[in-house]
Amino acid sequence: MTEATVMRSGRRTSPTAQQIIAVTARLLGTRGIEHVSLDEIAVAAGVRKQTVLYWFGSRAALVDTVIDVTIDELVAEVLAALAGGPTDALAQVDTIVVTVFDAAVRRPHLLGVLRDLRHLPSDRSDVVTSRLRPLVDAAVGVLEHEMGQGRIRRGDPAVMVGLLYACIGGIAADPVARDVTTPGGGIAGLRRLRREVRAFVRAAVMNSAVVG
Amino acid sequence: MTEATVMRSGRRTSPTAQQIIAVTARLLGTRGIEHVSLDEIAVAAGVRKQTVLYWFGSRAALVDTVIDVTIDELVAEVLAALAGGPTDALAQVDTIVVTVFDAAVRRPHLLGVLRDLRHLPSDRSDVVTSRLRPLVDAAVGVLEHEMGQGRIRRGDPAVMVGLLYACIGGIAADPVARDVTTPGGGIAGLRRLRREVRAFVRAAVMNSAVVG
DNA sequence: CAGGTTCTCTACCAGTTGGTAGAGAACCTG
DNA sequence: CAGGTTCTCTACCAACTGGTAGAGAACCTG
Repeated sequence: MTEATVMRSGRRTSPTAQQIIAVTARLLGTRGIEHVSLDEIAVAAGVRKQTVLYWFGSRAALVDTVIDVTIDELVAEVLAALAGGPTDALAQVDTIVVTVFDAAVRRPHLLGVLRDLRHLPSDRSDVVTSRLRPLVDAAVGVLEHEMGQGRIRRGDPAVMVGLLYACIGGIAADPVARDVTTPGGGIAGLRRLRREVRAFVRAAVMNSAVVG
Repeated sequence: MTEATVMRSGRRTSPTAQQIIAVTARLLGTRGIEHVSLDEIAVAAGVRKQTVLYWFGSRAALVDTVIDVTIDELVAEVLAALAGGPTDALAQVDTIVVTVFDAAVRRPHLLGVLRDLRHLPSDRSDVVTSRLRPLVDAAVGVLEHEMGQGRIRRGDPAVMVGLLYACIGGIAADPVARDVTTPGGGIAGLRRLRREVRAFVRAAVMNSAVVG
């Protein structure tokens, strides 16, 4: 054995395999899971098609790996931000918004992969759900606790988490929603957009009363 | 000329062509725009592949037509609901939520086509935006007016419209979001989900003050 | 040096795709 | 009947897909 090591998941890996995964994640996330061929992946990774197949056996296996890795990356990022930030509920919701929003803007493939799962040939929704579980559980926990304290509007916390994901991911990664909202674009537009999303989400989950 | 007529758009059409469009819309919206072949479309429409090409010339042209028709259908439905409902702002927002949500659940292909545009080979985002324009303008108008009256939270109305679309479409049409929120499913689950979405959106756009 | 690991090379395969070609057959209308 | 419209039929095509086969070459390690 020279460079190859064994990942926690039990998969064999190597710098080359890691490079292939990274390149594939970017390609699949931006262009669509089913719109990138093995040859394209190989060229983009600076490697032959046979090398890709050598490491992953088949295109489907590579895609599965990329999905797993991508979701884990996103989950880890958000959990880290939550752990490092304030413990106040509204602030934590805000942390989630900002983290996911920035991830969607700076590394679009992260949410791109997630949003592409609806057309996955093999049904991997259960796997995806289970990998997202720690993040969902953490978010639900925060919401439930703060509902008890009266700071967060009462409701189904799981649905709220889903709506938060739909809001942030949709507005940041959906071309229809983005064209409607920010025809100009640019950094200034993104900052304004992020501010609007934070206000929207804050209002949506906050416990409040009508004015006027 | 026997059955063929000319549509407002200038396209020639016929019962067969209409049937092909309807069948294709359902297939593309549920299975993914790029995951359905001409042969499948032909079989599903009870027609030969050559007949499809006879009417639309190419697969791309058929897809373009289907996208246009689908968006127009959704826009018309929401505008009709708005026109027939109450004029109160919160009630109108609620009307939009219910109409889009029900459309997403009962005829998933409507939002499915819209959500699939991110991987369209040809860039038709400008066409899509222009077709959505009347609906967006109407919604923005309502929000702006009610912001002036103080009933709706102040903010960028266009972004609000985008967020509303992202929320409703995301939660109703995204498998990840739906799995997270309604593991069980079923009609009862859907009713509860719809109620939560209405409350979420209402809180998000309502002008309000913190309690407690 | 031996042997395993990693990767490239050339060549090939069967299946599927969108699209073409051209003839023929119903059918309606003028 | 003539002629256009609508649709089917058989047959074919080039391009691309994921995947296989097998040999060879670097490279490191024991």
